[in-house]
Amino acid sequence: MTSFDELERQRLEKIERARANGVDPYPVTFDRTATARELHDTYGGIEPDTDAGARAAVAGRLMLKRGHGKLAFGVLRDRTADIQLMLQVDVLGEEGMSAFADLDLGDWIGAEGEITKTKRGELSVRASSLTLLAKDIRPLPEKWHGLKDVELRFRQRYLDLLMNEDARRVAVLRSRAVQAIREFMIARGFLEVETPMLQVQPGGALAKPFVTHMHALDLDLYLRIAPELYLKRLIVGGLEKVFEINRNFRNEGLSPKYNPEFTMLEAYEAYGDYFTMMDLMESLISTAAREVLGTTDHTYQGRAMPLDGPFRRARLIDLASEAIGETLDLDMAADKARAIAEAHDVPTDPAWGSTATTSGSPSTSISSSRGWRSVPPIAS
RNA sequence: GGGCCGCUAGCUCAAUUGGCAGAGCACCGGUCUCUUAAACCGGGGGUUCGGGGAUCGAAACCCUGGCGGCCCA
Repeated sequence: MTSFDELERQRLEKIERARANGVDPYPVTFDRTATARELHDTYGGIEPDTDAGARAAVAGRLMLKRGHGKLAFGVLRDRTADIQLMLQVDVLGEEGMSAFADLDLGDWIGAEGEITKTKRGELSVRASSLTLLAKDIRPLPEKWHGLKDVELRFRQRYLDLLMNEDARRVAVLRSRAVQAIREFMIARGFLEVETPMLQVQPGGALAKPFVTHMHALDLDLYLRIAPELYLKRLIVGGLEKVFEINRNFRNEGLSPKYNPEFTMLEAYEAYGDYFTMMDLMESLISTAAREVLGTTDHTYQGRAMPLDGPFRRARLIDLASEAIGETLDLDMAADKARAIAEAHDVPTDPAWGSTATTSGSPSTSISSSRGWRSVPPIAS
């Protein structure tokens, strides 16, 4: 229960002591020969209380320490997994043991030694040498309860990542999902492009934009709320099939569930219609799921949500009709629609329905409207 | 924007009716050659979110400001 200042002072003193002893507490390089995952994959099967007959140099953050005097254990965490370190005075020497005892949880260290499995069956590296790679100054969150405070987890994402397994899992899955989507689009002949984020007029969506200023032109510019208008110009320019995976900025507030800067995929394809896009999306989702998860079986909030197609295709108005058990119609009287909305606690705007706006919307359902996809030739 | 809840040691959390601010982890000192959140003995460490008020006495009650969480919109 030492105060933060005290904890920090102790660790800064350790750094000074290391330097006084000729040890660089922040060396630049370390020759790692294996990751924790590689060791588990290669040597996980050896018998307890035996050596693998091979050596390894591992590097990572020290997450746990368990000292027993002339024997000690540590848990090293790298990007791939955790691996136990075994420290024996017979192997590491008195000086090495006290150097290990002097380490703090959170320090980055390297360890080199024989790969072995303990009597209790834990694959370990029996360290012949230890190297301090980066001294940690700030104490880690509690080792068992971890970091729970949502604000701290989101504002100091590095703490979330290093303490919480699930945070690491999500970070990796997100990266792989974006990669899978990108590869899918490219494989289907789409050209990946990047279009302006600084725009004179933010368009392509309805949202409050962020404003910034360009000194060279003494001009206020907006961070884009969508790439749509520029992507369409590329279609005009003849690129035919383009997509962009990138940030958009919407100045609508902030919460752990709403990021004002978010990544979006947007794609355009000449000579296609929204059925083309439905087909594309159906294929993209199932392909990316198989690529990232290895399956299209998926459960979301306790409900099975299979990610393989074909997905049901429906108009929004038909889904709304189903939900309330009453047939809605785009041509229905505004008063009637308003009454239905209010009966279901759906807020309405007095301006809605004030002018006759219904233009010939397709009354056929989506599943039966493939017919008007064919365009008659102007000459044959 | 609305409702509810919260803010106490680096982290996770206690504190009966308003009555000496505590525990575990972490850290420091010590014992320990097979641990798995190791265990055991000892130790230091606090602007109880800020400001104001009522009270002999406030982490707690009242007012006010700030920050956050959950739900709703």
